[in-house]
Amino acid sequence: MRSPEIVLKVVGVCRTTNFLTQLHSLTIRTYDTHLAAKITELYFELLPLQTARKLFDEIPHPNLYTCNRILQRFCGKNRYEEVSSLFTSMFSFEKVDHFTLLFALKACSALKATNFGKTIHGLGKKYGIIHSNMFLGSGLIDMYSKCGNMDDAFRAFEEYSKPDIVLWTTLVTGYEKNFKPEEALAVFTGMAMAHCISSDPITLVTVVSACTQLLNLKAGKSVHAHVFRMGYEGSLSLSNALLNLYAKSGSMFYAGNWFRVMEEKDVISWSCIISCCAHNDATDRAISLFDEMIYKGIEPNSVSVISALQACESCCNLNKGRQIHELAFHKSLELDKLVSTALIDMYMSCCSPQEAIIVFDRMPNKDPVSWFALLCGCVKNGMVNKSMQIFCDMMASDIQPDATVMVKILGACSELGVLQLTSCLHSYVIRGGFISNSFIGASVIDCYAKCGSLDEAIKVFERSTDKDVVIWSSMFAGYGIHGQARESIKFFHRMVTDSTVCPNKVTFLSILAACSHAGFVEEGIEFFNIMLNGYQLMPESKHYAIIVDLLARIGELDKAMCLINQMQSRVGVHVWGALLGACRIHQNAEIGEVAARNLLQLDPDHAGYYILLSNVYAVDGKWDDAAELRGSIKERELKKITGQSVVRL
DNA sequence: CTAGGGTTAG
Repeated sequence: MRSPEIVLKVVGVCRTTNFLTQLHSLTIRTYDTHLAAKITELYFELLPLQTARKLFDEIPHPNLYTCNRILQRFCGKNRYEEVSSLFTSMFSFEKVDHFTLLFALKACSALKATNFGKTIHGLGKKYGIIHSNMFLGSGLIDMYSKCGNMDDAFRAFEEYSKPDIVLWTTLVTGYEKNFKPEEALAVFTGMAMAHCISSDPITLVTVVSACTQLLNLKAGKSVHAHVFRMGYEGSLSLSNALLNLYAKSGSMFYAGNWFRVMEEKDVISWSCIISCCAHNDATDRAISLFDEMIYKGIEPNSVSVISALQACESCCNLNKGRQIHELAFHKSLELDKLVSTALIDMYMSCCSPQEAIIVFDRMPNKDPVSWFALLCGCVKNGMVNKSMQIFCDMMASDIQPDATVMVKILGACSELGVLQLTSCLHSYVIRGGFISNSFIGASVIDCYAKCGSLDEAIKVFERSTDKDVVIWSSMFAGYGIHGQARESIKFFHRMVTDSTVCPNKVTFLSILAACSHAGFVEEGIEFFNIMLNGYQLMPESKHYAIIVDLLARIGELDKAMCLINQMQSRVGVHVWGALLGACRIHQNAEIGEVAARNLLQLDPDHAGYYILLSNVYAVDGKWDDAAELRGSIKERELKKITGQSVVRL
C-alpha cells in the first residue's frame, strides 16, 4: 500500500493511534497534499491538542484550502480550541486568506479571546485582505462585540467606508447584545439615514429587541408599523421578536392579540406567550396553552417546559408539574440544567421538597443556580438545618458561594438563632471579601440581632465604611427586634442629619415595626405620616398592617377599618390579621367577622384564622357560631401550626 | 469552504 489513494480509503476506516503514527511518517515522506489534509483532520480529531499540533508542524507542505476546510469543520462542531491551535500552526504559511481569518475570528468570539482577535485584525491588515470582502468586516465587528468590546467593534466598523446592510446590522446587534439598547437604536437611525441602505427583516429583529430592553412599547409599535409597510410580516423571527416585545412590556392584551393573528407559529412563539401568561398571573391560561401546544403536535423544547413549570409553580399545581416533569423526562429535557432548576423551583414552591431533592441529586453537573434553587427552597419550606447542610455540601463541591447565596444563608442562620454559627458565617463573609456588599452587611447585622446579640450587630454597623440605606435600615430593625424603639428613632434622626442617605419604604417598615414592637403608638403614626407627606412614599400593605395593628391595639378599631377602606394597594393578609387579632382582645365580633371573612377568602386553608375567629365569637358569647367554625376546621382537616422561637447562645 | 436575527435564568 504505497498509493496515497488507497491509504486515504484506509484512513477512513482505521482510526487507531498506532496506525496514525505509521501514516504520519508516510505522509512526511510522500508530500501528498490530499493525504496531508486528511491526516491533519485526524490529528486534531483524535489526538490530544498538543500532540496534534506537533505532528501537524512536521508536515512539509500543508495546503491552505484544506486547512481552511478543517477549520470550518471544527467551527461547525464548536471545537474552538482546535480551531485556534490549528490556526496558530498556520502562522508559518506564507499567506492565509480571509476564510482562514474568518474561522479564527469565530473561535476568538467563542473563547472570548480579544487579544488574539486583535492579532487577527492586525494580520488582516498586514495581508491587505481586510477590505477584500465584507465577510471579514462583519466577522471582526462580531468578534469584538462578542468579547464585550464595543469601542473596538465601532472602530472596526469605521474602517469600512461603504458598509453594507450586514455590517450595519452586526454593529446594531453588538450594542443590543451588550445591553446598550440606546446605542443600538442610535446606530440604526444612522443606518436609516445613510444612503442606499434600507433595513431588512433581520435588522429589524434586533431593533425590536432593543425596544424590548428599553421596555419602549411606543418605539416598538412604530417598528411594527414599518414591518407592515415593508411587507415583512411573514418573517417568523421578526414576528416572534414583536411578540416578545408585547409580552415583556407587560401588555398581555397586545401579546395575546398578536399571537392570535400571527401567520405562522413555532415553538418559540408558544414559549413566549406561555411565559408571558405565567408571569402575569394568568397561570391557568399558561398551562392550557402548553397543553394546546402539545396537542397541536409542536415539539416542546426546554424553554417551553420551563415556562409551563413556572406557571405550575406560581399556582401550586403539583399534579400538573409532575405531569410536565414526566414529559420532560421522556424528551430528555431534564438534562438541561435550566429545566432541572425549574423543576426544583416548582417542587419547592409546591411544598414537595423531597421531589426537588431527587431532581437535584440526579443532575449530572450542578451549577451555582441549581444549588441556589435548592438552598432557597429548603429555607422556604422551613428546612433551615437542611439548607445549612446544603451550604456546606456546596463548598465541599468546590462551588464558591456568591453574594445572593450568602444573603440567603445568613437569612437561614438568623432563623436558626445560633449565635456561634452567625460569627462563623461572619468570618466567612470577611474572608470572602463580601463585607463591602451592603446587602450582606445588612444580613449580618440582622443575623446578630436575631440571634440575640445587639452589641455585635452595632459593631458591624459602626465598622461598615459605606453606610447606605440598606445598612441603616437593618440597624433600625435590629433595635426594633430588641424592643428598643427609642434607639431606633434616635438612629433615624442621626441618619437624616449626619448622612446624605435618603430613607425608602423598607426603612420606614423597619421603623414602624420597631414602634409597633415597643407599643409606641403615637410615634408610629407620626412616622407613617412622615413617610407619606415628608418623603412622598406610597405605603404598601405591610406598612398598613403595622399601623392597623397599632390603632387596633389601643382600641381604635373603627379608625383602623377606616384606614383599610382608604387603602389603594391590595389589602394583604397581614392587615386583616392584625385587625382580627385586635378584635379578639377588644371583643368586637362585628369588625372581627369582616376581617375573618376577608382573610379566609385570601387563604382558605389557614387554620389560625378559623381559631382566631372562633375566639372572637367565644368572647362575644356566640357559642354556636364558634362550635360550627371549629367543626369546619375538623372537616377540612386543617391543623394549626404551633409557633416556636429559639435563640442559642 | 465564508457574515447579521427570535423564546428561558437566582
